[in-house]
Amino acid sequence: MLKNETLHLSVDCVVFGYDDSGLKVLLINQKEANNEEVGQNPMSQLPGDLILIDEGLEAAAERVLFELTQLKGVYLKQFHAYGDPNRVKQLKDRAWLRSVRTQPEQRVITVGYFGLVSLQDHDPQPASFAGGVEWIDLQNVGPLAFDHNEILDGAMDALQNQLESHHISFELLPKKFTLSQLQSLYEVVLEKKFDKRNFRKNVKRMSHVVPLDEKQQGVMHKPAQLFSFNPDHLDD
Amino acid sequence: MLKNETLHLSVDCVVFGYDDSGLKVLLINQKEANNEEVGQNPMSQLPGDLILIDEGLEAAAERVLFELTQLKGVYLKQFHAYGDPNRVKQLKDRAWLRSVRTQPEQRVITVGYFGLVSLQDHDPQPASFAGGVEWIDLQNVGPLAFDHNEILDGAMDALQNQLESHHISFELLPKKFTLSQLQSLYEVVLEKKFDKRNFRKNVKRMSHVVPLDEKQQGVMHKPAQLFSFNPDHLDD
DNA sequence: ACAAAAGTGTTGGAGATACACCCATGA
DNA sequence: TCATGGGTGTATCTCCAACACTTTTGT
Repeated sequence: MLKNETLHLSVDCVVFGYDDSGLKVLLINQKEANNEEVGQNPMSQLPGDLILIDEGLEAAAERVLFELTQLKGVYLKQFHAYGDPNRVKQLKDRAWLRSVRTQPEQRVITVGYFGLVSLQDHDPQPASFAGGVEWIDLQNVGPLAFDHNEILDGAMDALQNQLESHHISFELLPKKFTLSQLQSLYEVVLEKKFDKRNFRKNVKRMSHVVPLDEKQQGVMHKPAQLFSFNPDHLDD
Repeated sequence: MLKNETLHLSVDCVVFGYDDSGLKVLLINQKEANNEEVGQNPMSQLPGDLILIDEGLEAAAERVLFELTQLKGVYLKQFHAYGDPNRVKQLKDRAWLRSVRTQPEQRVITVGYFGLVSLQDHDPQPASFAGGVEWIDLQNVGPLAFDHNEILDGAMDALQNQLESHHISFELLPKKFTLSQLQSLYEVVLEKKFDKRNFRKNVKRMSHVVPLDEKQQGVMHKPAQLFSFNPDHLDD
């Protein structure tokens, strides 16, 4: 087995998208191998790539995400670095690496970022120019390339840990949202149910969730009050 | 300014040590530059070094910590990666880098680990063979090399966030400890005071803190009941 | 006897939990 | 008028905060 004297660094983005149908993650298909030897069934992976020599980590995450998915202005946060020496040396990943990397045997350490977007405010089918880019329901995520399942799990943990404390739920919701949408988001992310009345009591205490002079329209039931996030008063 | 086409990866360890006199951090002095050009006043830095080409990140942290400080078996946990392209390019750090690195202009990304040790169970003056290795009171930490002050702050945040939820306080205490020691630790790390009776009520609910059939000896006051950490029952 | 830290209960208030019915809209 | 999700209040309980005195040891 060939061994090289340098190592490479990449970033991988675990972008969570949310809408009323649930929590999804943005995956790309390894189609780019127009080579003789593609893996038997084309695998999916997280959007990620090597960082440039003069580029900050967060800047790299933003650039890579944009290049691969056309997404821009996404909330991104670093959560963990993955450096197992064999993380890109599994058999299943060889073919694709050879087709896309100049030094496919190189060790790669990756820094994981998780991202949050509202699927109602962003294009739910991000420009699929670079090969299939898809929002996959979290439950339907199959085996991914490299250690990307592990990275996805790490991102999910980070999201769960920070959802309540870091005022990030609003990154996953449209600018105007109902309290039921907010509650569903909490239930989906934290994987537990909340009582409607108690949940609303808590929200009322958050001064950064402000009611608008506006209601839902075109729904087959009592229209809900709309709210939005006001980043100005974050007293609590 | 010279630019090179590869980048390097290092690990830096923020090892917190605790005893009854407070919380300390392990720093090493940049003496190794037996060169003509040492920085005016020799700077301190966190123990850290480049990782080897075939080495996992955690393994690297363990190795580097041992090589630089002789500490072994320390609880270590990754908390953040630092990758600003200029983080090792400040003027203050040039001389030392030139004296110790073959490619001093190389960009270095570092992965931060925090470590926890009890100063009563470990040698409080770790073998200072590699140049000054010192436990410095957290309040007395001055300007460090590179971005190590920022890394230290990040480690402190991580420690504060995980102290209560991750059962790690015991890494900072001797195997047998009193409830007053445990309380002081919480107060020092979280930077707030606790009520003695309420604190003890909470500890009684933690089934993994078990009383021993043993008391303090040789103290000038009522000897305290000793406790230890039982990792077996972690029901809560 | 004194100094020094260990040890121990109760009360009041705040926040969490549990729970069921009426309302506004579109079809 | 019916189906659908929106919206609301109260009682209980658990958890947290505040608070002061007695005990054991060494000197």
